[in-house]
Amino acid sequence: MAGYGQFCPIAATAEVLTERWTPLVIRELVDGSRRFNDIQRGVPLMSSSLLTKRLRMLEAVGVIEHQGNEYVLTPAGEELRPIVDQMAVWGERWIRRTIRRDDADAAYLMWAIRSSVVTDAAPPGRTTVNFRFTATPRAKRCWWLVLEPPATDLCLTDPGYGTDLTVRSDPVILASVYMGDIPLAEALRHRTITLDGPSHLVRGFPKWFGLSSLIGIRQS
Amino acid sequence: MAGYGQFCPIAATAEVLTERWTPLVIRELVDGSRRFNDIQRGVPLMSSSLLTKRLRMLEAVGVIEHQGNEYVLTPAGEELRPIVDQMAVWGERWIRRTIRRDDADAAYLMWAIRSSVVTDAAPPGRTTVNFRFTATPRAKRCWWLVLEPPATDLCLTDPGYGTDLTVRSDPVILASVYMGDIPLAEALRHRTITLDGPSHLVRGFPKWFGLSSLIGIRQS
DNA sequence: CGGGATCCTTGACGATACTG
DNA sequence: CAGTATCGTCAAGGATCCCG
Repeated sequence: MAGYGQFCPIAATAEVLTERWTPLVIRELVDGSRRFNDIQRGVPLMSSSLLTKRLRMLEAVGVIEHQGNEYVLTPAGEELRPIVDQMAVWGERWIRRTIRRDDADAAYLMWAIRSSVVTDAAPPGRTTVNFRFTATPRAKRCWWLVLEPPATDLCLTDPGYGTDLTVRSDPVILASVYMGDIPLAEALRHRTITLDGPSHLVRGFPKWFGLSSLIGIRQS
Repeated sequence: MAGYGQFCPIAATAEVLTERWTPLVIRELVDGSRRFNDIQRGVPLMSSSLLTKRLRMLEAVGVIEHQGNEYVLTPAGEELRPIVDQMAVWGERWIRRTIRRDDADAAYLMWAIRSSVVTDAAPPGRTTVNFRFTATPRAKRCWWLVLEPPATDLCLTDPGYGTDLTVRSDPVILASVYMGDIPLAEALRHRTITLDGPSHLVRGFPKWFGLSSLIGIRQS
């Protein structure tokens, strides 16, 4: 790629920050992921070899440190947080459009949902929730979210506990709800999201299903 | 390039902002350039076809508007300023290293110098300053800066007014002075920058030769 | 789990020339 | 001045497989 030939610090930052996927990797680190696989679950469409390469690069420029099996932000990395935050604000205010099918990768959606579960509001004991997506490649169609407060686990294969609650939806719809573009109650009423299971679990779903923390940033 | 498959607003911003050269084009717009050639003088190593492409893209996503021969930031574009500013801060604090030869393109350096001239402190009347760089490709070795307060003009060919003052330096040295890494007085003392001309113009040089406005950002 | 190695494609980019 | 057109390259990154 080569550099920009400029001594300007904006160019220097751009050389670090604007390679493909890098801002999203930083987002994951800023959000607290430290393990390789956790980071990758936040960028499921990124190949592992490329993620490795980016992590090495970020280490080389001093944004992260690699200790054992963990990647931790250095002070320099921590100070990228304002930039990522500003990017979130700007995207939310100016780019956010109706979510397109291309932007609703089910793997990322499920990982985001998993990260936002309100464990305090989850049913006591263990609850296995099966998500089934329409209009989605077979490999990403069916997910299990295992709530066992305070833990939350996400699997692509049946964990074998049986299913307590089934959620069916188009990933575009569920993502729209997650991002606050469609009220959950409305989607349930229109049955674009359907819940199957005991009524106390159906009623409890909206309580623990957390929305994106970026909602509400728009009005600044 | 294709997108990231994510509905996250950070990803949306990244799709706009992290293509090659884009942050620097935004910088030029934020700094006030509106004409194609002015913008390009701030990114001299970018081909005009690519600049056109980027401007079209920025127009398409609503960051700029194209009116006649001018490109102006929309409100959305104006709000990119905090991001660019943060990038400058971060680069200045964490990446800034000794300026390398690869980062000292003479065309960008001269354009930056031109933009920072303190016209109030320039000599009255017209002063033609000839910059001559060592260790630089022939085509970028020799520049003329015409001070005629309040205007400042930069040429690659002799404007034909005769030369009042000649500045000789390595572009790496001059860039280091511009960025505040080397005091100008020191460079003059060591004769890594030399000035030839009437003594009142030699003495006046440090007055109108402005340094980067990004200096001082580091201590925050 | 945390990668490394390889292959292969494609489209982004650079270079150059030309136009109204 | 403000681009357009064409062409060639080359390397980024996607895909796949493998390994300790």
